[in-house]
Amino acid sequence: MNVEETLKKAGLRLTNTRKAVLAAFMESQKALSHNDLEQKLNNCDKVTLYRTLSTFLEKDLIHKIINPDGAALFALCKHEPMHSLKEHYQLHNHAHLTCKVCKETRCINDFEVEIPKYLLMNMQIEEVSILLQGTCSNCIKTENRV
Amino acid sequence: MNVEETLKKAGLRLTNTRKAVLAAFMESQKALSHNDLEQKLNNCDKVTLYRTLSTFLEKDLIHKIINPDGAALFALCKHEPMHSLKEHYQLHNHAHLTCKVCKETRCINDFEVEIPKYLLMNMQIEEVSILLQGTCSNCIKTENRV
DNA sequence: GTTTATGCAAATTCTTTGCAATACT
DNA sequence: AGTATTGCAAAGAATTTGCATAAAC
Repeated sequence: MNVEETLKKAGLRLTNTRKAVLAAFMESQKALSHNDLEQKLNNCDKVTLYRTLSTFLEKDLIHKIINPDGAALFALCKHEPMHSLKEHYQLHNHAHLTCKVCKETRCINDFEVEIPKYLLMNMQIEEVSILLQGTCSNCIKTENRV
Repeated sequence: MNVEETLKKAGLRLTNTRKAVLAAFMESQKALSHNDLEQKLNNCDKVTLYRTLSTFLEKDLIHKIINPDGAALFALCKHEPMHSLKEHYQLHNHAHLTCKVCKETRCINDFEVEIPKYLLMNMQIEEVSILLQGTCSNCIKTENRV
């Protein structure tokens, strides 16, 4: 699905900023910060960008990832069905990896977390967010080459 | 170990603010924000509090938890030994639960995350942070009672 | 033509820095 | 006495709000 179709489907007007921001996400393999976007789309107003991001969050076009340092990153939603904990005792959610070498954060799909049974008996868990830190496959290859 | 012993062991001078902040953490079951602390210790300077927290982080007395909304929380370190991924293919780390009802965040010790083997072959994972959101045991009990 | 989004200025909030006065050992 | 910490003021960064202009439908 392309940029314009996606915006229409979300019930949003097709403005230049929205088209540019959505395109940036579609082209990017990594999660983008407000700052990353500001640089990609030069001449874009900071405030408009804040508002665009919050609109996209509302419409569920993107999701927000909070880095271990507290910075906000954004990436496209893949709309994988979210399995209910009660049914599976296992949460099928996606995690993110922040690479300490290249500093990029990417979504890792299909990461399953098993919740210990005794926890489930005590509390009701609705969401799990997992943030991995380490070295991504690209950087491991590059380091070996040097 | 009490407040004064802990501070001395960390090589820190015993000042009023440090004693009060450390005591607040020792008395609290939940993770505290900068704001929570400011209210607990009234008449405490904001800046001193920032510096105290960052000193405690350096000395590994407390750890920092980033909430799903990006806010920073702090809690005492329990100093559990951290198992290496390479040895176990399983990361023994502690997670945090933020309760949507009472808004409190607590440490959950002994939460094990199993990392899928194919991920371990591609990337080197050094740290895992897990944030659960849901309803804590206290609030489940309270809701049933009403 | 009506509604919605943008862009600028300004306000707010969060955090850091500099430095003289104070407290700790 | 000598060094580290505090408290204030002020700077800097990140985010939000208000409102008139401009763009989308």
